[in-house]
Amino acid sequence: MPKPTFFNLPEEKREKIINAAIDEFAEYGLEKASINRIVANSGIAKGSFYQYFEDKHDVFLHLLAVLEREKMEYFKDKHPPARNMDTFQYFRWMIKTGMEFNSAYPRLVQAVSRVMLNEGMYYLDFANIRERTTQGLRTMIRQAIQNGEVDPSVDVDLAVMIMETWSNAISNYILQEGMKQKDIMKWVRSAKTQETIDKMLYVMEYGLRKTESDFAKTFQERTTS
Amino acid sequence: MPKPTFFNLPEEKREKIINAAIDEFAEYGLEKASINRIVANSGIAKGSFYQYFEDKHDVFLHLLAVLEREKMEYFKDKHPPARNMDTFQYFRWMIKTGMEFNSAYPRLVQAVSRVMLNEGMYYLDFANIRERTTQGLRTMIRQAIQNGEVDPSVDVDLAVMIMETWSNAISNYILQEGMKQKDIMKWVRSAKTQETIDKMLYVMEYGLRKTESDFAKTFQERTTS
Amino acid sequence: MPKPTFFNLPEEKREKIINAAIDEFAEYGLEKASINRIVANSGIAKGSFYQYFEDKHDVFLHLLAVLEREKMEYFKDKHPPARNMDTFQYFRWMIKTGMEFNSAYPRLVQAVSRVMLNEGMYYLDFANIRERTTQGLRTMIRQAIQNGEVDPSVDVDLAVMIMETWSNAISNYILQEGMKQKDIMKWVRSAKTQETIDKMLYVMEYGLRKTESDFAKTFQERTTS
Amino acid sequence: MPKPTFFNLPEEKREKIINAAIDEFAEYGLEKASINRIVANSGIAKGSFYQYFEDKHDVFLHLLAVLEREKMEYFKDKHPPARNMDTFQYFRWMIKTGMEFNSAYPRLVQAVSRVMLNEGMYYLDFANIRERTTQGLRTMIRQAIQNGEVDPSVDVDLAVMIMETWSNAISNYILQEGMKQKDIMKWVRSAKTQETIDKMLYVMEYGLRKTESDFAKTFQERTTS
DNA sequence: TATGAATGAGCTTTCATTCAT
DNA sequence: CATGAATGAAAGCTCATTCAT
Repeated sequence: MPKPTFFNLPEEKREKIINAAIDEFAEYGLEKASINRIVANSGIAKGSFYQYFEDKHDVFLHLLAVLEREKMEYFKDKHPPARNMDTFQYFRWMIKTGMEFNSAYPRLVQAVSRVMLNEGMYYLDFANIRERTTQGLRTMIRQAIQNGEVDPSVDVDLAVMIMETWSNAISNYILQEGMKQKDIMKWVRSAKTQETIDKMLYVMEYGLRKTESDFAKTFQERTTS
Repeated sequence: MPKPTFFNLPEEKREKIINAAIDEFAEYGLEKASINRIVANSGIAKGSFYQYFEDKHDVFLHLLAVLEREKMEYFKDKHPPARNMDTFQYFRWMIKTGMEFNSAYPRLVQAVSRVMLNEGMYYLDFANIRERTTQGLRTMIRQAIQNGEVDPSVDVDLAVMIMETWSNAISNYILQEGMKQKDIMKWVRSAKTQETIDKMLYVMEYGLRKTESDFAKTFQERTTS
Repeated sequence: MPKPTFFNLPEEKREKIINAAIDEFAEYGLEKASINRIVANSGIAKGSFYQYFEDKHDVFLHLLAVLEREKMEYFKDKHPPARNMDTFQYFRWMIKTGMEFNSAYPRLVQAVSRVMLNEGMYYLDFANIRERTTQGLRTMIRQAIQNGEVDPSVDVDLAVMIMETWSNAISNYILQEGMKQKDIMKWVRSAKTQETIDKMLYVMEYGLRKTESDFAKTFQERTTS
Repeated sequence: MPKPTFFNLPEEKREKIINAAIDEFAEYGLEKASINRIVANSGIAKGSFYQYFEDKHDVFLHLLAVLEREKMEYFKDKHPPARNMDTFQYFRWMIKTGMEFNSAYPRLVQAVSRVMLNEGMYYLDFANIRERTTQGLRTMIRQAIQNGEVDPSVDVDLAVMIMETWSNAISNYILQEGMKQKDIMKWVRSAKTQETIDKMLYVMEYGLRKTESDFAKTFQERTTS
């Protein structure tokens, strides 16, 4: 976590720093990111950096926090379109709204994703951060099972893993394609893109929804291998 | 590609070097891997390294080649259990056999995966290597559509992306859990693990198999968001 | 150009560094000059060097700039002894004053000459720097032709080449011999040395002054070979 | 001097080696020349190099010897066009024939010149080699004085230095321009090139020929500075 | 608090030379 | 003689971090 000195900074300066950091992480990832370059690009003194942050990880953790805060803000203003949505409908809404958020902060999202989904895997530091998301999904799945929306035989942890993998894959795909567009937000909201997202989600949804009997049947049929 | 000098080395020495390289890449990834450490751990002189390899990438590409060769060998001895398998059955057999292979060479697989699935994303050098796998899957999907196993309305590229994501996710999951086990191979072949793999694959399979009508119906019902 | 950090250094330190650099370039030339040795001899850390300079070329270019500046200063205080000198008289005065300057900064001149006159030939970087001197001489020759001091049939570029070669040769000779003396400046100003310089210059001067008719005559007489 | 082993080599191999060496020295000079590259380009084993030569200097000294031998051969077949040439006519003939020789072995000449005229200056090893040429010129000048062709007051060493500088300058100029031509030899023998050489030489010749009285007069007139 | 100079470990890479086979 | 693997010093350069001002 950044030191208090950082938060006492005038906002303009603070922004310049985090922008430089975002660019650096987006471009080079966490390991290869250079404090030297961040400092140079943000126009602050080398020593100052160490008065604001502990080290490279510290800056990144701050970006993560910023991302979470902004996401929270973003979702606070949005409301699910319908009252009585089932779990998958809700998940789909969340994913889509998440994609809109990504379009609003593409560079920040890119920087954080690049680190969290790749090198971050190998850092224990980030394990508990990731765990938070996992917890949310786990609760969601359990409710879906209780509501009869998901087959009770489904392994909860497995389902969570699937959902995480899936949303990350979608996120990556959308961000990557989106970065090529002139107006990302417009592109994300376009009917075609929304349909692509829907298709991806339906694959997962169908997989998870299927009834126990279906599964059992297929399982027996096929697993002679 | 390593220089001829490398292949003239006594096998023992050669193995010591590639083992050190595997450990290094598995631990630090490609970027952060240190030639200094590799030579230290393999007990060769720093100058010798450059008599064997062009540079860091060169060692890694060799590991990649070794992995491919070993995989080829491994699959050559295995035969699909049944004659008339449909595409998904074949895919499932491939994934499972792949997992067995991973259990046979866990550290090598770990080293290569770590690089290919993470930093490798950002290296154009690896794009064409990855493309090879992609091509295989694309062909597979097209055949599945022709065989009527997959709905013709399914977007081929999307399906390929899904299958890639999926097999990587499974591979990661299995390898990660497997590394905690005493006897990986035994664990992978256990009924429980096999069932887990099956479940994961079925989610995907169901998602992709669903008929056009199903999709259309669901699509209209739900996409009011 | 050195970085600002270099110019913020206390003069003493700065001098120690450029002295070490001068010694290094004088001893080893540009290519073989070792930054390691420079930092060792100037007592600074290796990292510091790169905070002062971009690289080896950068230090050298600084020496070049220092030399030019000092030369400018030196010439500013000197005034040609007579008003109505002809071109050759002026050139001779310049060369002689230049030799005095060389005696004032022998090591710096040695270091720069060694690089510029030797390896420098093969560096395009220095081509434009050299071009400046060339331009000056070209103008000088053209005026001399207009003034009727030099035979109009003389090829301007050829004459420039001759003058450059000549002044470099003289400069080299004087510096080389001068370094053996106890008091260079005194030696350079001695009647004997001045006479030597005069003789060298007269060879060139006579050669260039000769009238067209002389040349034509000799040319016909001799070029039967 | 190369070791006996070198001279026992089949001519083809020997030529391959010296060609690689010529290329290396022409491209990189003596200091920056890399034995590694020479070995690679000549297709011999690293160890063999050290069985043929002492070190880098040794190879170069051999090139020098080859150059001298070839030059000797070349001049042996040529004969001055006239019997009763004066010293300057002879010198001019020598220079011109030398230029023809350079055209016949441009790469070898280039390699050797690059080293001898630049870095070579700072190597004592080459001092005695250079001295040989110097001796020849000294004798030539003394004869010219005896023949009354050069003013007896002329300082012999000075004259030698002038002639050396001059022939090097011409050689450099001709080689440099010649390398741009399609057919060097033809270009060198062309009337225009020969005239250029003549002009350069006449400048020197006039300078050196002038009578003592001329010199004394001019010297008094001008040397008020 | 702000600064930016100082630092040395570490990086990748090339080098000339030796030496066992 | 021929070979080419082995070697470690040295090259240029970057890095995160400290610290005096």
